[in-house]
Amino acid sequence: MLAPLIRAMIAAELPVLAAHGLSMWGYSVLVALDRSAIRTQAALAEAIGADKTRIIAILDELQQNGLIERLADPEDRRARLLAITKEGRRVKDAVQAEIQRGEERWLGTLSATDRAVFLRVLQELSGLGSA
Amino acid sequence: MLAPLIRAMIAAELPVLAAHGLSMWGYSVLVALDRSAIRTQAALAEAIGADKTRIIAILDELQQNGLIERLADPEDRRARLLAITKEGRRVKDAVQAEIQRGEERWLGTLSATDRAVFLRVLQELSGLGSA
DNA sequence: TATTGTTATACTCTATAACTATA
DNA sequence: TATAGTTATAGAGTATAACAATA
Repeated sequence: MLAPLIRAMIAAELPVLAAHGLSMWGYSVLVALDRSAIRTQAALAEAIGADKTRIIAILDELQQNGLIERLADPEDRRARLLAITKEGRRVKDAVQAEIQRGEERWLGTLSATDRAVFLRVLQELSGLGSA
Repeated sequence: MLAPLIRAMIAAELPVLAAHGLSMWGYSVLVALDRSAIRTQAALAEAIGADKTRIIAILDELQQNGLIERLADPEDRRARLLAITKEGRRVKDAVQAEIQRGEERWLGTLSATDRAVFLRVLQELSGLGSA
């Protein structure tokens, strides 16, 4: 039942991401690093549900575009300290705002109470999923 | 926000489908054909959001397993009349019931009103997506 | 020897284009 | 010539395994 809805949402979001030069995974990384810096790439990969080999190219590109920092940890030079840059946060905020405006296309059709319940339930269920 | 939830749901459903020898697309086909028979493969593909080349292998397998019928239309021998078989319906019902039991793991945590609102909103939004 | 990040490889999924048969 | 279905091919996305650097 969710499938058509999800397809429609992804179809609406991809052009927004593309306009800012971001992939879906790149955006996920920025959102994760905006919450807090992360000490290893493997931890980041797990946080966004990717695997560690998959995020490398994504991090390469984000770093090259100046959206993230990736420093060798002086205490364990195998690890890479990952953090979002000011520019990265700017791009993330812009994209996030635009996506949320797009979501109004859907949520705007709901009554205030329906909307509140729906978003709350969604959040509860997401918590269960990862637990 | 939906991503982790969706991943968890798919992860829960795949083993059920596999246990019955079905792929996700195969299941989609059975659900679509259970609603009504369809006169061309292209129409079926569109109905489930696939493309016509992608469903061919799926139909081959479903037919081989006796879950669907695929007859050349006597009035236009280019077209294939598609229908679910009794066995196909049995498998589909079994899988559907099992998946719904699995969904209780999530929905069961909600209050009755939350649950009703959530499912209704989901259905409304899905309608918007395809419209 | 174990771990972090990386590269190389193979595998799956999907889309595009060419082909066959009917019309 | 146009359409339904099929096959062949190529591309993207993903996972697995081997590798280099560091501990």
